[in-house]
Amino acid sequence: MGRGKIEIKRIENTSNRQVTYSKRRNGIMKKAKEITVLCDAKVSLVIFASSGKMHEYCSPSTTLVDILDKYHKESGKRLWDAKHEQGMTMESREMDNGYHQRVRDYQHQMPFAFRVQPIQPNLQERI
Amino acid sequence: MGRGKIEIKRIENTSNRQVTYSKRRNGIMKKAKEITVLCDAKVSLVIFASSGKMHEYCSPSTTLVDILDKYHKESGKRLWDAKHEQGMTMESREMDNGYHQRVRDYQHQMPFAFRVQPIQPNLQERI
DNA sequence: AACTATTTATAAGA
DNA sequence: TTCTTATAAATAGTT
Repeated sequence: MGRGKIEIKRIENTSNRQVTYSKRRNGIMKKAKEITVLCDAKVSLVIFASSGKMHEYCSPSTTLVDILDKYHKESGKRLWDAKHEQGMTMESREMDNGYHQRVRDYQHQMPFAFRVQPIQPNLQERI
Repeated sequence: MGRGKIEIKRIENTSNRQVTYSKRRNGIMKKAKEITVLCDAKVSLVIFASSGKMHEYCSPSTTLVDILDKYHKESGKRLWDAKHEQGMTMESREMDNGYHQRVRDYQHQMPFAFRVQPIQPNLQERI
């Protein structure tokens, strides 16, 4: 959309890339707002520039947390667990003495809300 | 963009709203993919139709979990805590015997990755 | 699900 | 970098 057609591939020139990023970020944010209003949709949009700078849009009728909660229910993907696994560093893995494995064993029997805690807080005493 | 200009307000006709939703959802997804490639950006886009049906896009170079991790670092918003609070049901509150309060007391001293577990697994023995 | 007149987004230039 | 404008792309209404 512009003076010339472009190929969809990485813009190598840093300055051009930043300008395009800024323009298109505005565009996509506008689209997110529009679909929210027109179609009564709930949107969560998080964008990171290659510089690391973040921009966010979330429909005013909801929150990111609510979106993620719905996301979990729809997709079945366990974000919190995944977060925990991915977030574990070497140090924390070394500290893990089986506690989490036990928790995981119980997880599929438990409602989502319980995933981050053992259903019996003193469970580890039996390890 | 079409045969006529429209106002950005809720489309009352359900059928029209669904058609517009579908078209615009495709459009915004395409834009998300394009900015990812052109600008080397990382995007997470989650949309729920008013019907409750979800659609998602996440840049191939990342994951939703990673985006949320970055989100936390950038915004300072503690999604996991918020989620946890929101997700707690009456039953789980009744079962909560102070374990979580102790965990929370340690959280601000701990890196994000540790938030969902006590840094000392046997901490509760001292409660 | 296609079509197309029109609006909108935006690439390149000033 | 902000503004302009020619052109590509998205899409509203139609078929």
